[in-house]
Amino acid sequence: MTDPRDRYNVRLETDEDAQRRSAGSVHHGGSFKKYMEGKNRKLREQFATEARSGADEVGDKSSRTLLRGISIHVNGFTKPSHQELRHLMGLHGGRFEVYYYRDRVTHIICSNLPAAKVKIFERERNPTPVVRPEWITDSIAAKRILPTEAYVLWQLRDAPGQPTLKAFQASARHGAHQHVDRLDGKDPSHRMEPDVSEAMGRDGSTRDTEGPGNEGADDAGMARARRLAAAARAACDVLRGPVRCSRDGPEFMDTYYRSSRLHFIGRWKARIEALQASMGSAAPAAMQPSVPGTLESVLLQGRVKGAQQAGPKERTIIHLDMDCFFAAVAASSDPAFKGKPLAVCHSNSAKGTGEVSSANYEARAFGIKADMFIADAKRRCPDLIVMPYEFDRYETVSEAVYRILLATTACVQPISCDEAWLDVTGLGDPLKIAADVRAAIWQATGCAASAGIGPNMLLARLATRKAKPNGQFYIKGSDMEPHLVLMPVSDLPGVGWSLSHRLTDMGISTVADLRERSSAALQRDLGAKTGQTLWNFAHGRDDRVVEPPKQRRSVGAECNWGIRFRDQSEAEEFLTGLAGELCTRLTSAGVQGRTITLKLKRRKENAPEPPKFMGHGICDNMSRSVTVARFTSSQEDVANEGRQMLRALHVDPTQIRGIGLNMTKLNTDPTSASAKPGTGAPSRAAAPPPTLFGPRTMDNHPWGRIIQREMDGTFDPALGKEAMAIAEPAPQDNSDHGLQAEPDHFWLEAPELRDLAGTAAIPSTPSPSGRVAAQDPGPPSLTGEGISTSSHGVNEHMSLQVRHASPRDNHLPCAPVASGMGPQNISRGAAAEALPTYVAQQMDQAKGVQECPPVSDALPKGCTLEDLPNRARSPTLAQRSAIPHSHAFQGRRMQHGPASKADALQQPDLPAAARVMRPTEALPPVSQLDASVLDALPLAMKRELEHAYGLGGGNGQPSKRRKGAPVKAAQYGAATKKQGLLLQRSGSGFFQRPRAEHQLPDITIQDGAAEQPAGLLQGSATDTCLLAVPEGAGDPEHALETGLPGQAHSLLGRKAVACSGREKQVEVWTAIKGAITRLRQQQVLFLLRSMHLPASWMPLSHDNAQV
DNA sequence: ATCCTCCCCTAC
DNA sequence: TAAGGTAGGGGAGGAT
Ligand SMILES: Nc1ccn([C@H]2C[C@H](O)[C@@H](COP(=O)(O)OP(=O)(O)OP(=O)(O)O)O2)c(=O)n1
Ligand SMILES: [Mg+2]
Ligand SMILES: [Mg+2]
Repeated sequence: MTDPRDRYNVRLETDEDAQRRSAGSVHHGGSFKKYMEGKNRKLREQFATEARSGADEVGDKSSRTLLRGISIHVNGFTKPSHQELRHLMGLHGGRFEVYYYRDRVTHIICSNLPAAKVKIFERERNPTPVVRPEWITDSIAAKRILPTEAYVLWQLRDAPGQPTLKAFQASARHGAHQHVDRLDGKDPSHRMEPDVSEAMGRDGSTRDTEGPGNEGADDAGMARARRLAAAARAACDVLRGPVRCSRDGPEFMDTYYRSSRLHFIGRWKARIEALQASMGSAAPAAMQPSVPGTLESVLLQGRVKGAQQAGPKERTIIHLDMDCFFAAVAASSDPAFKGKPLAVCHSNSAKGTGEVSSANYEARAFGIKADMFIADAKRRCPDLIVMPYEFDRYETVSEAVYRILLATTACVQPISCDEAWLDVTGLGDPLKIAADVRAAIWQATGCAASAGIGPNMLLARLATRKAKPNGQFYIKGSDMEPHLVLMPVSDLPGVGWSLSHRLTDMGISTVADLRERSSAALQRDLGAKTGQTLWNFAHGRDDRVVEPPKQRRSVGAECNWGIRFRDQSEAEEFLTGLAGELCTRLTSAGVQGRTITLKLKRRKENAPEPPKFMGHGICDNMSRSVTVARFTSSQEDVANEGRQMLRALHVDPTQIRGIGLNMTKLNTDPTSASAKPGTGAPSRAAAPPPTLFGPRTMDNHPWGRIIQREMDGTFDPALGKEAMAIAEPAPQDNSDHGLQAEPDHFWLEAPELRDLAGTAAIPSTPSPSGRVAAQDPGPPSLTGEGISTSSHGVNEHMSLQVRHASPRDNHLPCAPVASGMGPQNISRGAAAEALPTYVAQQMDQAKGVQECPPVSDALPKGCTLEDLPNRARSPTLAQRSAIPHSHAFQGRRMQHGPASKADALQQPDLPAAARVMRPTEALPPVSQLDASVLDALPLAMKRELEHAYGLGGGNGQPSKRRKGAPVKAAQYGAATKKQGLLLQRSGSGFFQRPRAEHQLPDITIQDGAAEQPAGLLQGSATDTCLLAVPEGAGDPEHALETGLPGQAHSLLGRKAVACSGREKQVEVWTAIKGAITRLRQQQVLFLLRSMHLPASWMPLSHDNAQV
């Protein structure tokens, strides 16, 4: 206990997960138990049959009874495999139990046991011996049952109750490497890493390359590797039950979490961080530093303070990350895997939609990446070896890695199971430290680690990318420039899909581009923090410090796979189970909390069945939270609150595709106790109606109504124009009158409507249960739809809330609940005069299509409005009956902003293409616009279009800006986050980071178009493609749609370019693999042209070099 | 100003 | 078949 490192002897796994994975420990409900009994009986019968038929192989009769009385359960990945061991047991009269039952199993066979499981076995009063599989094979070879002592798993050698062996001392020093011996059958000392110090380049980089492998083409090697992989997968299959989705019963959740890789890595982080945090705070002063100090003392006295107070002391940071971690662990189990493309995935099917978790570098050469469907992976590399997950071994390796890191310095900040920061300032040559650490890791685990070194965390992180695979790289502060400048922004940490596209839209694609902007400009456009961080990173600066993780501030559990409910009761049942799961986690973390958040995924209306098996598909996300009066970690509390929120949302249970519970305001945070609910944004009850997915039709296109009205002749473009003209002066002071740019809705003061509005103050009062609940605002005072009750008290007058379809909810007939944004007032102003008529029309229309029942009808029996959580109450009438907005009306809005300044702010750094938008140009009729084309446009252009038509998600216009106050461009930036009517960047919209459901199949590039079946596209992903339609294939445009079944909506544009005879060539643009926003200049140009937009909107033709 | 809620985004 | 979790950062905007 004197060495602080001992405190890192942590259990890297939660008890829950260890138990989950330890089959015998899992508690099962009645129905599952029955199933298990039946299944066990079947397995035993099958086993007996196999044993009988295999008996011929064993000539010696005594051999056939050699293992009589011995009953093994095999845990985890072993060599020989489960199946082989099972076979051997059958041949020699032993028993093989697929599931672990203490009273039936005499020996647990295991090659490797993670710490948490060790703990479980240690806790058993009369533990079942845990021995390595060699005990079986050696016993058979010796034709007698050998003593188990020499085969006890090294982790358990000192455990009470396990067989002990004096002679074990001799091998004890090998103990730590024993599992490594097994990994490749070699003495670990033979596993020499190339001498990194000699391989170092001028810049300190090294790249350890394997000798030219003779594998790959090696058929025998490949055959063996495939066999091993098959055996490993089969070992897992044996344990698989028929439980696959929420309908299959309560055991689904356990099965799911036990198998989920993301759950594994997510929980690993929480666990190690919690342990570290507790160590950090509980460290007695007596813990004296070894080298260079306890983590706490280093952090408290040294670097943390130093970094903040003592000025810019030169630091040396190492970022270390295992190479293709899961894949490397898999490959380390046998030398046959070396040099062969390998991936870790549940599925091995050529059509499978299982996701690749990790692919080794050989596989990456084929373009295989994490998150890819296995079908994609196998198509790219038919010879891919697929290995199953081995979570226990990841634990073990991870633990070994962390031990090595902590032997180097206590100043280790965990990032994940395969990755950590080290502050090695003042510890000597960092290159040598990194090399030593990597060599030690290799030696101990048989897995390669790469290391990046730098003067701060950023540069160390970036260096790791250069170091991989199996190398190290030092980026010194003095020579960071060349590495940094040419880097795409997306390589910067924190810049993911969304931000990188926003940046691209701003004309920023490299770090060099980023450097051309001032910090202020970036902050203005991206938000204060994001902008500053990005600027810092672009200049190689990063003042983050290596430190132990802070206390966890939330604990959650969610499940977005396999969720299919038949009815509300099933949903609530599952939610209760989830509450149990959450509370187990809370309890094991020793915390309670006050705020419970329910998260739901609801299938988007029209969303197709997801391509991913049991996946959630394209969804609307929503969440509601309650803050309760006291801290809790009880399942009952959580389940109750969760259920009420679920009911308040009155979501069709059959449409639920994901569900989660989260606890915040934990009692570990002193501020939680005093936190009051009821302040802050008003909460909402009912969920917005589903938004639409799929090709736009007149009915479901956000502009459909307008288009329809145009056709009906009820849309008066002049109104829009006139409104614009009126608004042209763009008064700076629009906080009080005039039209507000407002994301979700407008308030209109209209005297003739004023009387219609009601109001209700809604005081928060504690409910008997201690929950802070809200009173029912009371029955609506009006039958008129679209009249909101409101507690909005800014203005003395009543207001009519006029809403346009929320960007997030761009359906037409029943406009949504406002999404987090309260009402704004607009009033007076010239436009108001023109409005009532129009508004009235809209109201009529709204009445006509009103479909939402009163919320009280939707409440379950016995559930009163008072029961609704978190001031969540009956949606206001307005919420249920929002009035569709007038686009003409809004046409003014966008023109209304600060005339030039805001324009500049709105379009601060956009490419010229996006900037050009002249209000004087006539807009083409909306009906001429092709929604699918619009959807394909770069964000900036889309934004412009939305502005031009007065649509969109509140882009660019601060709603409550005081006269003269600077417009915070972050608010403009935020526009990109809110879904415009066309702009569905986020919220599971099309412009979300494309996942499987957004992707098109690869298009084969082939010559000989005429021979291709109809609908086969030719060309590269983002180029125009030629579609050759053979005779009899019908209309090519139709063929395009049908040629890509279910994917037609991904077609961005198309145009017939040639017709000859029966053959028609069509240019098409397709969205493939996330290339949507990476359209080439020419394509964008063409898209714009095809939309019949004003010429000035297409400056790209004048400046093709721009993008 | 600061807190609160409801998101979205990112990383592993 | 297949197991698309988890936690924190951060922004917008309303309430206080
Ligand atoms: N989308 C992801 C990302 C990661 N992981 C798991 C598998 C990885 O092996 C492990 C570590 O993640 P890394 O990002 O470090 O990826 P790898 O270690 O596999 O590869 P690299 O060599 O790039 O670090 O986490 C996963 O299951 N799914
Ligand atoms: Mg890694
Ligand atoms: Mg990693």
